[in-house]
Amino acid sequence: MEMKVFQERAVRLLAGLVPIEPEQIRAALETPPSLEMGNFAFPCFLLAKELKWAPAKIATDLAEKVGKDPFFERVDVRGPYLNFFAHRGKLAEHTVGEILSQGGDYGRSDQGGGQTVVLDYSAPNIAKPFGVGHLRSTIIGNSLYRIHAALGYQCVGINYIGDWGTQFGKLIAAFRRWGDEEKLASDPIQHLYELYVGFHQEAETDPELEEEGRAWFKKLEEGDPAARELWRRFREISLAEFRRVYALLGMEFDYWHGESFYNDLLEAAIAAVEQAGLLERSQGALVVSLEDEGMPPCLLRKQDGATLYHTRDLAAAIYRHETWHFAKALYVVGVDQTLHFRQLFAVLKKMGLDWVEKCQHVPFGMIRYGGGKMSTRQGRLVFLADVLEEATHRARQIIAAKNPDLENREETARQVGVGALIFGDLSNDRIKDIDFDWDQVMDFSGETAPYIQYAHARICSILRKAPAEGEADLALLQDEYEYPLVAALSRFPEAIERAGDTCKPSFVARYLIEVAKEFSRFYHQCPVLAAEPGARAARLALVAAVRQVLANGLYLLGIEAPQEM
RNA sequence: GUGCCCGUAGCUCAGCUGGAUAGAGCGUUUGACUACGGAUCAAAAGGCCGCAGGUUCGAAUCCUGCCGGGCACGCCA
Repeated sequence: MEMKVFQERAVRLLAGLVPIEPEQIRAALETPPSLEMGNFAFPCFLLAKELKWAPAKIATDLAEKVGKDPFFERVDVRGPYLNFFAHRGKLAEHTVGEILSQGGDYGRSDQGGGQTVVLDYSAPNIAKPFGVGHLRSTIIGNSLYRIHAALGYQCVGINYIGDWGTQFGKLIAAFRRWGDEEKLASDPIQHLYELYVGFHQEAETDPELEEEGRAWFKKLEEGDPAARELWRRFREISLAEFRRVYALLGMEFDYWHGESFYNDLLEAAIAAVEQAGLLERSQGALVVSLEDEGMPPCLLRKQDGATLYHTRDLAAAIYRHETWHFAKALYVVGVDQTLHFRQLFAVLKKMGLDWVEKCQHVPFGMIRYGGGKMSTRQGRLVFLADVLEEATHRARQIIAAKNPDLENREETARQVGVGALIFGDLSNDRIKDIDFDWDQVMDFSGETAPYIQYAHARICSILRKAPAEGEADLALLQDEYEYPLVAALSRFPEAIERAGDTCKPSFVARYLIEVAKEFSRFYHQCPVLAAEPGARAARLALVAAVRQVLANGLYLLGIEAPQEM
């Protein structure tokens, strides 16, 4: 919170001079478009009405009254703004000193106070291949997990695997018709994929097939041994593949509670809805009417008695609350399911469960491909495993060309390739749709993870050549390349806080680009190892601090920071 | 049809919850050190912020209406 120290100082200085509360002053402080206009500014428009003075005049007046303060080099007036310039030497000492002493903890806070956040993310569907669509939920959720943990929350990460539902009835029906044991053994994922696509193709001309699928799911729910056995096998096969993909991504979960995990809780959940007097029979199905909320009803039991997605989500929400008493429950799920969650939360609210206020859908845009939505059924999708392999391959090629003697080449290629992929997703607002584009995924220059990783690796290279120095005078870090870098480093905690408050990792991603960019400018202009002794020691400390922030930040995104690449 | 989301440089996107001259990257053009990694750096060109109203001292940002695109809308998840 380095910059905050200076902001608090400014709030205190202003508090006695203006007719508004310190809280309002704090909220009014803003960051100018350029560092040349100060580290932060107080706009005087707010006071114009009350004081009946022109904003610019108020600013001039305040500047005089504030006078000199050891925390600030100066306080300038620029039009209606009062611009605060932190004392450069002090800021450098505080910021760099704190980063180096806190290390991996720099940026952390105790905002969460140990409260629990439950995150539901990834949730690949076992009946389908792991496509790049699920990648979004996985990497956004993973990053939000780490960001909340850094903010002092106790996090619970749940992979709500799609391992139950009518789709399994369909898969079973398809396997019984066209299944091939040999193929299932040799290339299981491909075979399941073919069965899934084949089923939906056939179903278009053969309506009985849908009926057959539903019937098999009903049997599955009733515990039919044959159905259960096939389901178990399909599930095992898919989970093995998922585990392989997660290992490549470097991601883990606290719980693998798939939809089937909540099977035993479904009846109790439906009973609770009934007890609340909400359950109605409609066209043979059991529903909760949400007409008063302007939404279609929430279906909890089909005509044939089988349960639905909503039923399982309802049971899961109740279970999670009873188990963890969360302060927040985040559902990192695509924007196409917005209505689903609005309905789910509305039902929970009608049941009088006021903790529903702590539940939040964290939506993200769709990935489209070839001019349309990615669709498993139509066979228009990109396999995640292929994308991971291609990105790694690209990194491998670049390494071969630029750094052929590198040890750990394969591991580094994976870190860089996967990092590029993750960053490409996290660097933009999650709500935006993404057009999947191979060229874009394979671009490792400009605002990308490799750009940040490269800055990190260069610093590591410098530090390897310079054994630990003694005390450095950090206050020396004031020139036109050093200082903007220091100022950028001081804003790391704010970036994390904003990312957490909005559930948008993109704020951390954007921030890291800024730091890496400032570093690259500095690196190009300022010698470190060849600098004269005083500057050398200070710059070594500075780049070590930059390295730390880049590493901490990349970690929050789920991206690794190799020492060489 | 109804509801929600998106629309900013040729392309992909930022824009700090209403503030200062609208910023990056890619692509294009031109340049860069016998220092520490050229996956880099510097510079140029490129804009009725979809359109029209409104609120405000002040709007890319908030409100309304259009236009364009996306998503969703009872027995899938």
